[in-house]
Amino acid sequence: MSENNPLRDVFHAIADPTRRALIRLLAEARELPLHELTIHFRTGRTAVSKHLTILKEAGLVFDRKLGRETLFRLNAAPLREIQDWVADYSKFWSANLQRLNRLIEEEDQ
Amino acid sequence: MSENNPLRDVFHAIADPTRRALIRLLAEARELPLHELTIHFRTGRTAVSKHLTILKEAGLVFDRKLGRETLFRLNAAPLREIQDWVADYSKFWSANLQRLNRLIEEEDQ
DNA sequence: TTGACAAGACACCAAAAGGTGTCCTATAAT
DNA sequence: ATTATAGGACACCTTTTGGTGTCTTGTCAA
Repeated sequence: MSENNPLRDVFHAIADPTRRALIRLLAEARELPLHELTIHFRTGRTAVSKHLTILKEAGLVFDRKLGRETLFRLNAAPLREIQDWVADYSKFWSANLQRLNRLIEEEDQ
Repeated sequence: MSENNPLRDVFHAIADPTRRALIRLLAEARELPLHELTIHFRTGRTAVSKHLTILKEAGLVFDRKLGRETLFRLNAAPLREIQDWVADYSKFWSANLQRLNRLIEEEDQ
């Protein structure tokens, strides 16, 4: 795991519920040390740390050392990729098209 | 519409690149049989079928049998959950709000 | 200065994910 | 009637994932 890794897939990074919870916590608190993030989960420190590493590799989190703590901060920018991707499909659930789809389905049967 | 399955996590369903490619193909073609979807991948039929099962369990795909074929159709509606989720964080990358955040941060100190 | 705390680095483990090949049963085509 | 095709159902394999516990090194505090 070197620094200039090809960034991890953001879709993969947000697939895990624990990691989404971490994103939520960091969005609300701006900056938090590992031990404080860990409180919110049933899993141990090591597991939470691993999740944060994955978020870091996806560019979703920055970290810096302050004394004996490691502080984590959210960087939401990579989530734009998700938004762009899902926006391409938003036309498929617009009310009008859903009615149309239902008609097509009825015709098929 | 009669799935009594506990629905799979949509975030997990779209985490895999192959499954996203399947969604893309189905969005473009409305309805496709398994063997035709399989052409577009290097993996075998069984693997593609498994991916479609996961998409089905997430509610992202409907299927119906027609003759000896199984036709698959996209149902994009569950993607709304993704859109809603990511929308919550869009404020973090909007240019204006980033400036605002910086101001707030400066005021905090 | 001595103890308590934060967290990185490992080694390790069970389960899930993604893939394969084979067999079997419908359905279509010749 | 016979053959080819579509795909479900398995059994099986390897890698990844999410988790653990332990050891060690810094850093803060009494």
